[in-house]
Amino acid sequence: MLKRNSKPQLSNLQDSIKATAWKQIAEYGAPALSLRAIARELNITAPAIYNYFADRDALVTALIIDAFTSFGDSQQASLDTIAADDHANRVNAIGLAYRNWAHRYTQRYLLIFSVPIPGYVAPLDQVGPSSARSIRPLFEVVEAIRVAGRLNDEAYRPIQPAYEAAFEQWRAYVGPVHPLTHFVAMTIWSRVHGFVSLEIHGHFPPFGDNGDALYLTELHSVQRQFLKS
Amino acid sequence: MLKRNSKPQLSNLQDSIKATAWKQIAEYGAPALSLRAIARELNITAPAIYNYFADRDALVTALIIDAFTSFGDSQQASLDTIAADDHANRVNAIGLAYRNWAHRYTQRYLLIFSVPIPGYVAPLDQVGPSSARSIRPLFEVVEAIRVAGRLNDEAYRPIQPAYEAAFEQWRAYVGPVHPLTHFVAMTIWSRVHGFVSLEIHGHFPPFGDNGDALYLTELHSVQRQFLKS
DNA sequence: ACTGTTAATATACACTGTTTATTGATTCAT
DNA sequence: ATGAATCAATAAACAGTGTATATTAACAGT
Repeated sequence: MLKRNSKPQLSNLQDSIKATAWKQIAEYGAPALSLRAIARELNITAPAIYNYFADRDALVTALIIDAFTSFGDSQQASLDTIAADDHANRVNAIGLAYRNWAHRYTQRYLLIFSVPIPGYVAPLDQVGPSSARSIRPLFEVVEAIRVAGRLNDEAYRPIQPAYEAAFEQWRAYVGPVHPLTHFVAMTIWSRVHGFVSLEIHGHFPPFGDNGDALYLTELHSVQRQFLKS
Repeated sequence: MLKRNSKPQLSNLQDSIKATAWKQIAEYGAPALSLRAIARELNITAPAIYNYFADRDALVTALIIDAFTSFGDSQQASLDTIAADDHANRVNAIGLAYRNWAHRYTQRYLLIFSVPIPGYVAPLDQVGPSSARSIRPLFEVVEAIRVAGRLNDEAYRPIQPAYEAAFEQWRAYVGPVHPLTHFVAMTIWSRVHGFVSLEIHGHFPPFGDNGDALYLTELHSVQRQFLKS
């Protein structure tokens, strides 16, 4: 009468493993992740983990998928309070959310956008979907601008013919996207990522409290170039 | 009469260690670097390495400094054939050199711009100088544009007062730089790095042979925004 | 020729991911 | 209700890692 569920601690343990993995990652960084250390903290033997994850890489993959989900949720949520036709502020909001999430969950950010573990390469077939989903909000912001007829195609027009083909295969992951939208979204992502990546990795000076200002300047440059009135 | 130098194989071994380290990094990636594997390949015992490097992190630091040097050399060399007043082509050349170097020496790139080794954090006091030297060519390109009176300060003017202070402490590493130059150079670096970083980490579609075109478009956007005639 | 230095070794410790065989408890079918 | 089957967890072991210690061996300088 005490325990009724058939496998109560099974999925519990799976989640507990991931939870303590996140805990240790947050504390010591992703590459220091150790199955034995996780087991120790859970009062478990290390091989027991192999009942829930094929090997350490599989655990890392699961963590990466979780990180992408967390990232995608934060991207999506940033748009909730902005009017659908307030394109400039949507770009600002989703851009700021990118940087804020990276600073708040630095280790998740590094897990996704750095090389997290010795010899690990993310299996695209598993990580692809959650990865694609996480950048979809940005694509939708840009697509809405394009549909509203306010997307500047000046920069893309000259090279569009050559790149429609290159984007084609990528759409298997991101879904059907207009090439111009694809180009602009990629450019925005690239600029936003460049700033945040250099910042997170310590290649930029520490901006302190008003670190937003410089970043917002870059977001404004994006709007000046791609958002026509 | 055979050996005259006092410590002939000392620096030889130091270089050999780094050389085989690079060899293994190029083959298996930076995080798989193993002192024992290096020793094995050199027909040496692992502890012998400790005579040349305090520990594995010290070896990694040395490799990072070498990587920065290689990177800085490539940045500098890209400008050799471009006329000093051909500012547009200088931006193009140094930007393309950035991407080409990253593709040619991917592991060196990751060593610098990713989190290479479990628990490793680059000691700024050692890495700083070579790091600063490696981006100096970009700063000089931008500074030349500013001195020629062709640097557009529109984006920076509103936030300059707030950021002169933040840049101040950074100049201990990069040397004396005009704030506007600093801002524009950082922005260019950020954009260039964002593109290449996402590309190298596999978050961008593979662009194939004409991968330059999309990247050149981004370089042209930079010129349109910051290089006034 | 002796001494001091120092590079290299051998050995050992504590850690890692992973495999194997074994235990023990739970569930299912008869 | 009892026997069979399943499966999570363990114990033990293997191969690998970085690193500390003590020891050997070769060299340089006086």
